[in-house]
Parts: sequence; C-alpha cells; structure tokens
Amino acid sequence: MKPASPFAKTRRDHLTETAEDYVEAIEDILEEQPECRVKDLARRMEVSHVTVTRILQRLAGEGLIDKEPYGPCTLTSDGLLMARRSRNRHDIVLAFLLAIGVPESTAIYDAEGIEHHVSTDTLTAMRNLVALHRANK
Amino acid sequence: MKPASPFAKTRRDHLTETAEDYVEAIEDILEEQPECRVKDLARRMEVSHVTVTRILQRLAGEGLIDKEPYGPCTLTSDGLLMARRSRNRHDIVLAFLLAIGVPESTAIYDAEGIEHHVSTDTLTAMRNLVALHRANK
DNA sequence: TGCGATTTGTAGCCCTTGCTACGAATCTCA
DNA sequence: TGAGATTCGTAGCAAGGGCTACAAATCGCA
Repeated sequence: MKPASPFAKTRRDHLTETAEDYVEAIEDILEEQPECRVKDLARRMEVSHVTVTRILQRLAGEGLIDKEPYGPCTLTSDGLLMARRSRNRHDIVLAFLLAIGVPESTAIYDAEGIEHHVSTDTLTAMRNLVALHRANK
Repeated sequence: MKPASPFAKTRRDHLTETAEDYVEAIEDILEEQPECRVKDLARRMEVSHVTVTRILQRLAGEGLIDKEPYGPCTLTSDGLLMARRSRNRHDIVLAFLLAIGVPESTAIYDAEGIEHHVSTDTLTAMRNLVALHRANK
C-alpha cells in the first residue's frame, strides 16, 4: 500500500468500509442467533436483499465469508479477523465519544461514520483518553 | 431529511463528502492564487482532470459553484457557506486530534476522513476539549 | 405430499466516481 | 500571426452500491 495524500487515503478507506460493516454485522448476528441469512443483513443494513446478495458475492470472492446459494453465510478466519478489528475500533470510538460528552444517541451515529477513518495512532490516543476519563470518575 | 439508521446516515454523508471536499479545496486555492482552474483541483485532489470536470458540472447544477466552459470556477454564496462550514469542521477535528496526542502527520490524514462524519454535538465536544487542553498548558 | 409463503437469486436499470483516448479551445511567444 | 504547448471537454468503459421486477428454491404446515 503506497503512501498517498489524505484524499487518496480516504478514497481507499471507502473501498473497505462496506466489507468492514458487513463482516461486523455478520458477527453481531451470529452472536444473537445460530445463522446469518441474507434477510437478516438486509434488515440490519436497511437495504434490499438484492444489494446484500451482490455484496456477499464480492466478500466471498475476497475470502472474507463462505456462502452457498440459498444458504446462510459464515465468516472465514480472515473475515473474523476483520470483524474483530472493526468491532474493536467501533467500541473504542463509541466509548471515546461518550467520554468527551457526546450524547449517546448522537454518538452511536457518529461512531458508525468515524470508525472507518481512524488510524491506530488515533485509536491509541482515544483509548488512553477513555482510560483517563474512567480513572478520574 | 428523515431520521435514519446510522448506516443510512453514513451512506447519505458520502453523497455530500465530495461536494464538501471540492468547495473546501476551491476556497483554499482561491486564497493562494487569483483563479481556481480544473488543473488546480485535479492536482490537489489527485484525480484526472476528467473527474474534476464532471464533478464541477454536478456542483454547478447544485448551485454551489459558477463555471463557464474553459473558464475558472468560483463559489456561489451557498458554496462559500458550505466551504466555510466544512473548513471550520476540518480545523476543529484536526486541532482536536492534535490535542489528544495524535502525531501531526497522522492527524492530517485522519481529519480528512473523519470531518464529514461528525455531528454538531461531537464538534462541540471536540471544541470544548481543545479549549480545555489549551487552558491547561 | 404438496401448496402457499418466505427467502434467495438474476436481469437489468440508475447514479457516482474513477480512468484512457481523443479532439477542441486557449494561451504563449517567437 | 500562427504553431506548439497547455488546458479543458466529451465519449465511452469499469466498479461499487442502490433499486424493482421477476423467477427459482426452500420451508412449513395442513
């Protein structure tokens, strides 16, 4: 991955956003119920089942999920790794927004948009600040 | 604008990201030089002049910029408003990242990705924290 | 078992943002 | 002035993600 301008980097981030959102959603769903089906993802992401089907095809091609036609989908080890990392980032960003005083209803929205654009440096800084905030309570 | 899930909101944000990036870039360029031309934007955004041309057509249609064929582009009052707001957000996010200890080189990258996804609530919280940080120095 | 309801897949369309290739307009300067 | 360099616009392609409409598969239960 070449170094690039902030603009180019943001564009690249957008290419992985969908994948991250979906593997994260799949992991969430699999914690609530035994199977993750197209209809579950469609409801969660608020898109049509057609959109889900096509995106799952792409993710399968990228080795992030396994799926048979008309079957449920599961995460590969790569997909699980991405889901875990994504979820971790999401949790930190959300905890961080709450720590700096953002109302929860807003924080939930912002975390979803922000999580895909935070570097490990920023994530570390956020985690430190959350820890500090908790210690001072 | 209907209330929507975080996912739907993030999707909507993406539609305005490009507009915000471009009007902000146009304002920046017009502060450095008398005219903003397609080639200037192409260089700054690191895309081909073709992409710039098409996006400028869209922005002109949305009333954000004025542009004659083969001419420079200028911001309309709406465009200027968007640019100012966008720049303000960008500056706050950047100052905030620096305040919580993110290295400058990283902060510049992250600010670009994050700025389009922060609500006014989050922006306010960031501004407060930056002020606090400056007071404690 | 088999029929209706549900779920999933496919075809085909839209829009946005990338690109290359090519042609037209503009500018510059000898 | 006019020829070459630069800048800009258009045509046409790709990929991603959205959709509706229709068809196929699967499920569930009488």
